[in-house]
Amino acid sequence: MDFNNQHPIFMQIAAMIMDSILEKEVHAGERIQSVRELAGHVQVNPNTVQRAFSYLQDQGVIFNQRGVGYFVSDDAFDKIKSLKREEFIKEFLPELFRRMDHLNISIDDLKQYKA
Amino acid sequence: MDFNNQHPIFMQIAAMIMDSILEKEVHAGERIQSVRELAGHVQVNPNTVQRAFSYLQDQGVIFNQRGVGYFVSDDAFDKIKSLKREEFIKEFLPELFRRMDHLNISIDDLKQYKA
Amino acid sequence: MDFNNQHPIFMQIAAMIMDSILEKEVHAGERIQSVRELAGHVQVNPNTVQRAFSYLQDQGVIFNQRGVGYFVSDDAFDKIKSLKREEFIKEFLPELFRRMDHLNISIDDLKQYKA
Amino acid sequence: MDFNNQHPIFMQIAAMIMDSILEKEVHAGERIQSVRELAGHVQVNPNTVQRAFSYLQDQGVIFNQRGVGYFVSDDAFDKIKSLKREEFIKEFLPELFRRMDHLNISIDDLKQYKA
DNA sequence: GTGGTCTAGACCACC
DNA sequence: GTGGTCTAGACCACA
Repeated sequence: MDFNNQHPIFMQIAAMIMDSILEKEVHAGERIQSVRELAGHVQVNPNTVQRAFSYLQDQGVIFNQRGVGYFVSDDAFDKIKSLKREEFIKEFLPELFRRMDHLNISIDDLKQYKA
Repeated sequence: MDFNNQHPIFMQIAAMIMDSILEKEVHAGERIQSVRELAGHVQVNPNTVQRAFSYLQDQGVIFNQRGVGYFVSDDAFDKIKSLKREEFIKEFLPELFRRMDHLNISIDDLKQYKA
Repeated sequence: MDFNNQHPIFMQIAAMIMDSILEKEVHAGERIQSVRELAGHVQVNPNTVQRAFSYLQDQGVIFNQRGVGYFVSDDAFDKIKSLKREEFIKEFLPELFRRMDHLNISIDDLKQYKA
Repeated sequence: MDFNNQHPIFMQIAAMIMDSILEKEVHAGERIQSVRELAGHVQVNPNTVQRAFSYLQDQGVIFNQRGVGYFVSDDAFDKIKSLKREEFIKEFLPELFRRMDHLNISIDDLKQYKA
């Protein structure tokens, strides 16, 4: 976790979980780590992990079975993709184009910075 | 000012001043509005403007003449440009490329979103 | 705290913290008192302590872990030493030599004043 | 004048005048520049020069003849010397030794910094 | 008039 | 609980 980051830690954790689903490390229907396990793993307050899970549940990426744990939704993969796509286009791109205008950078200019 | 914004108001004010310098509305060596004047204009507390000015002074964009006011630095223009460029390249671009990789979007694909 | 001092209170607090690091009362990586705790101890407004912490964070002496508190940087000790050394050599010494010249005092003459 | 200096401008002006007396550019009994002349000279608000003159008058370095101007006191030279000496020993030296202790610098070490 | 500092008290996101 | 920001209002040195 990056504690000196503009992104809240709980969102960093949510992103981490979504990435592990995209990378097929966990599959639809599988149980994910418990709040406490994950909290111990990433050295974070359990409340923070809980908040990440709640967020993912709200987004329909995971679901909760009381007393058992959290599981990956069947359509988690597509949900995540469309979530990321929407956020990228609606929130990230406008900011990108705004900044590029200010700095007189064209889209083709970006290629030189691409690692 | 956008009071319901993730960016703090004092940073919005700082950005506003930097923009007015980039737009050549105020030039190097010129005095800018006093803390109290600007606070009245943008309807915020003088302390908030003060904080924006202190930030800009730390960045070398403006300087203070005691009892007189704040003035635009001689190299303010370049300072601002390099400040913005650095932030863009070091903080914004890595995030951009990370997201594009996840979404399988190429740099050329961006052109279709450009207004 | 000395409230009738030419140095602002928030700088006195910053100096106090740096001294406690130099004196090894707190070590690298350790958490320091919270804003509110310290404010209570030294009988000042929390905002004033906050300002001291922000200054020290800008200088890289301490860092923040969100929702948890402030911690001493790994290289705080060296940072403080070099901060003080630089200030001494660049701002204090020239003034010293200027005054000594005016008063016809040599460096060796200083020894007689040393307690 | 150095407007970005910890020393107040009126004290810088007072020091300037005292220096010109020490350098024998003006002699005891001679009239010095008027407030307005000097203010124009150093590009400063006349109030600021006035304040420097008042300070010097308080210290007995100059005296005022109403409607005519300010004149250098007969014992200005000695007054200035002892003023500077006293300030140096009572205010400057303790600070010097305090800082040198913190930085583990000895009096002999100073010689290497002497231009 | 100017900026610089401080207090008191509030609200917020986050852990 | 933590720090971060903001307001309101005050006092100060300085120009």
